[in-house]
Amino acid sequence: MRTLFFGTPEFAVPTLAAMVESGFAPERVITQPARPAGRGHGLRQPPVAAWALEHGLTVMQPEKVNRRAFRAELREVAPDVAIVVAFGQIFKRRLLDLPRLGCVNLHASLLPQYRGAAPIQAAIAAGDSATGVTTMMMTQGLDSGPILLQAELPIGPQETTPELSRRLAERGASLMTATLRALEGGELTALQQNEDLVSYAPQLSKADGMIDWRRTAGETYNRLRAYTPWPGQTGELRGKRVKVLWCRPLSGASDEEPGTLLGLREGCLAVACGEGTLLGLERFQLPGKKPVSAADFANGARLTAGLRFEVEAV
RNA sequence: CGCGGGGUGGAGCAGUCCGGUAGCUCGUUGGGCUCAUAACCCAAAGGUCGCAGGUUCAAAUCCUGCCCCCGCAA
Repeated sequence: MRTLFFGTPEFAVPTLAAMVESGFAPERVITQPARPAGRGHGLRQPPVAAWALEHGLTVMQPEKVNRRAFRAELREVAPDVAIVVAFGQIFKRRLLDLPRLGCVNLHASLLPQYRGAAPIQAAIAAGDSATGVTTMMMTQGLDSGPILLQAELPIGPQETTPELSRRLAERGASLMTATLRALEGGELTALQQNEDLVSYAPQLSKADGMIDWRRTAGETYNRLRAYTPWPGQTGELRGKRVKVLWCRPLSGASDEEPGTLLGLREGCLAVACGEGTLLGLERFQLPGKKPVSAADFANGARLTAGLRFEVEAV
């Protein structure tokens, strides 16, 4: 089978690697152009480009994938199927129809749940105990195509997005090779998504990183796990930003206003949250500073009785 | 030459604008208290204020150069 591979970030690399190992090495690897990244400013190749180049694959990095000239180049390859994993651009109809069998996408959720850009974060933030990966035929809608194969994966109670993402990427890679084999053998049935069960996981924004202490400790804890490392969870104390790098719900209850600091307990700075719950902040980072423990933060911050975080950081 | 923040006893910070004997919380050491628990009281040790140069009677603080750390920029 002649394949194309579209992908960009770390999440897409295992699938590309699995394709190469299992005899579906793509004729072309298409990935986003190198962008400025890192401290100084230099251009940095996306992970897929770096991996593909190291392994001698032919890489294309078009600015826009829907352009006629680019399609013409692809058509010369006469692909049977295009595999798309976290590529970062929307495919228009003409591109979708270009490969003989169409385009297959790997999505990091159990569709039709969590269509969209941030399915992994959405599952953790919602406190789900399981999620999964799905392969599907791409259509014009956002992650709305018929489902080919799915695999479920449990979410650990303390698992964060980078950890879960790694596991889903690995599981997704094997699911994709299985999908390709089945597709090759013509033994695959595409199943329409149940529209009644659809939910969306929109692109995250900075606003998602702001702590609202009226939420329960569990909710903020789930959001922190989900939004690590970006946008994280940041509170506001005396007009200054305080990023919480790690926390955990504490047992016990409190009548205090949400956001009130209740002192050090079990190595954490306890804070009153919604519905009387308690959250223990374990690790902090102030702007321009290194990460510090709760005890170190408390020492430097000159905490006083009754001090509280702004209920809603801005 | 992408933007910005920071380097002050062992830890986390204040002081820097407006130069004038280095301060806070914690830790450490010694002593006291005995249950005030974010435990308390008394005392002590511990710092070339990132490095180099400059201005000045006097520099953590002002000027110049350099090193290291951190965050943001599709």
